[in-house]
Amino acid sequence: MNARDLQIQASVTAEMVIFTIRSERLAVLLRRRDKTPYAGCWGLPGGRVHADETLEQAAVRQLAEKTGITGVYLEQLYTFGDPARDPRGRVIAVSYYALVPYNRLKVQAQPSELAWHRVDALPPLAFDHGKIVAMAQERLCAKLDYSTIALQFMPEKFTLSELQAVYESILGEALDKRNFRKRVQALDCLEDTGEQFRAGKHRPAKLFRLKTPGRVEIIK
Amino acid sequence: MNARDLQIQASVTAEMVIFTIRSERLAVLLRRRDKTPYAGCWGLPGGRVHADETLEQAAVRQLAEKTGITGVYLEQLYTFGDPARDPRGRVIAVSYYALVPYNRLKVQAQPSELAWHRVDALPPLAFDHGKIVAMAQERLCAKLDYSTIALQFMPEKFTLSELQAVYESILGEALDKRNFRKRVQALDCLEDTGEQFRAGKHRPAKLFRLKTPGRVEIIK
DNA sequence: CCAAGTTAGTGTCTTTCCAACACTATGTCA
DNA sequence: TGACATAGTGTTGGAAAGACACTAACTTGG
Repeated sequence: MNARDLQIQASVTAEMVIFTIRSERLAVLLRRRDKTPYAGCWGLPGGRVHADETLEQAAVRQLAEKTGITGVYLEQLYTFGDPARDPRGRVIAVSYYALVPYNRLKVQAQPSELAWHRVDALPPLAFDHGKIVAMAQERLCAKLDYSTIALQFMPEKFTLSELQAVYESILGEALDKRNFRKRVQALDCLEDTGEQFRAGKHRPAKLFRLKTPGRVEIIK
Repeated sequence: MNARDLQIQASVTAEMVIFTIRSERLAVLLRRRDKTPYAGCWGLPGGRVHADETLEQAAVRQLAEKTGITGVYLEQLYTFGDPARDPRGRVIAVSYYALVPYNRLKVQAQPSELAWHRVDALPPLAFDHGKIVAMAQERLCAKLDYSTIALQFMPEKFTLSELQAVYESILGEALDKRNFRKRVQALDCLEDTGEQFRAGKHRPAKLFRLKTPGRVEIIK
């Protein structure tokens, strides 16, 4: 056996961990598999990388094809390449995670093989996808502390209470309202739209928007 | 053209960014290429992933084969897969970075195609290796702030002044001696060996060692 | 043997950042 | 118009971080 025999020609896939906030919970989009292996099991949306595209382009394409969503935050997470992770052969999974604003959930209207699942109550997942989701959640939590990544979950206009609810959903703990607002103001990322949001029988809230919508800043 | 034609069977390589501290400077190990493309050019050590090994095993093997170094800190960095990054075909580069204590530089005795280069004075590198090194350096700098990763550069026994010099090398700025020592003590990662280190005509310094040598803690 | 030179090692004070905490404002609805 | 619900706002105390200068211990040379 010469060295050549040991080298691999592998399939390369982009696997997408697509997060959003639904009903005040962090949720991830899963697809029910119709083919073996793991037929009937839930797994991450994803698919093979094409010959003429970059890894990031493949990720963007997967996101668009599977969900119709474009223009959202996307970041490479990690690459999984255990020889035994797919029984069909050597498959290198380059994982990405995406953050989808919670008013853009057109996905619900899609075929029923796609569904949102709360990350704190996931079914068993195909392949090593459980590990991938866990790592994505860890990364997301860590980034809350030192970046403005959470703003990528927000729709175009939103209230500060809504934003606080998003932070609380991801962190899984309640935050002090005044301290939260102080910190957010200090970021200098939001601007008052001048509009108000009326919900229920109480004082309406100011609506804010991002000064630079796509931008994620590193803070502290 | 059907979908099959668009799918790739790619080569997968592990590319190693191997850092150390030499002469108070952050340095990276490069290999001079003898084959086309980029013959004669400096590039990262690395090579193809074998069929029966995980990505991490491939990285560990590359490190051992190229440098003889084992048992050092190693972490996956990022995966580069631009279709044009290698003129010979589609090559997916899974990059890792490693931290080598600065007394373990047996590498110098190795064939001359391997050499340490200061990261602040790199030659032009083959492929996209310049981008890979830049990203590794960025990651390393970031981790200095919120982990004990810098301790992985230290030999078994070392003085606090040596440790401070390592931090200063990586950050590229001088630190206050008293504040530095205060912070290090607070980490509670070091223990006094009871031994002293005599260098030059001045007061000898205490030698410390890591309480848990391999461990990298997340702090703050 | 002692004076000069060199690095090791140590504490305080000030400033800044973070956490705890409660009330008023503005709307709806009965 | 009073009850109710969420929006919005400042102050204070404690902890952590940053600025800052001197003494300790050893070597070497006169």
